[in-house]
Amino acid sequence: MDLHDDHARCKALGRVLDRIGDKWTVMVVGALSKGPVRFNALMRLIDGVSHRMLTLTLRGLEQDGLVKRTVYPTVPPKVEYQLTEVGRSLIEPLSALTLWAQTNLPAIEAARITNEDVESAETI
Amino acid sequence: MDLHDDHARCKALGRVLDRIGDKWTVMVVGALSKGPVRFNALMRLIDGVSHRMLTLTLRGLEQDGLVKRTVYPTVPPKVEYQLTEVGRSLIEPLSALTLWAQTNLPAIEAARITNEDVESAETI
DNA sequence: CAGCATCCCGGGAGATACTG
DNA sequence: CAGTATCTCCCGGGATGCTG
Repeated sequence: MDLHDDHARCKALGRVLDRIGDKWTVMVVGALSKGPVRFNALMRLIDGVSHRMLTLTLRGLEQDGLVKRTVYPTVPPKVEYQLTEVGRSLIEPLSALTLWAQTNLPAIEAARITNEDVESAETI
Repeated sequence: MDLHDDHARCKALGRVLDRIGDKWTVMVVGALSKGPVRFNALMRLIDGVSHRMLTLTLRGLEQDGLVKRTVYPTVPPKVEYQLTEVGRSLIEPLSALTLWAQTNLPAIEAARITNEDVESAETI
């Protein structure tokens, strides 16, 4: 397939990356890929996320119909998050990217460091 | 495949999204997927990108070894950009995501609008 | 336990103008 | 044609503290 071929394709991809390209969204999707998870459990699962950002990320995903929020009116309150059908369907393409990431990240980070060195050597 | 399974996978994916999740990178990769393209041609291909941001994006991709920069010492100068082997390998997983985007974007944007409406209705 | 409101900072990104 | 430099604005996102 050819990304350049169809401009509409790039646009669609752009929109999706605007959506999932933020700092936490994919982590949340990953954490929910097993099944429903409660709010605080998510916080523990996703290393480094703040209370606030987890809330915002979940709200966004919920609004876009990728995540379903279920409230159990108990005391204390219990809220579960789970992927919707659409949300689950995202796992597969994301997995392809993850595989690529695992394969190529070492080369990329090596290149980055090498070129940084070249750069600073030039500036001397 | 299961994203949650392996924490390292999520990390790798996170790094990659930090890299390609910005506003212009995927557009550039898409525009270069056909073959070498000159700087100004890229600007015309990628709608809305500024001179500056295109430069920065290309520098980033070059530094990470995803793009190769070739200068022809002519007058006026001619500079071509092309994907490296690693860069080209990114097209495939990106295509999977693009396909997903085309398929699911309508549903997502519909859900977004619906939920916006619900939201504002609740605030009345 | 879950979630919202407020404050605040750094960096992403546009506009513009200058150079080889 | 290709690239750099500066100035500026805006908002993503962290910290913190309050409610039901």
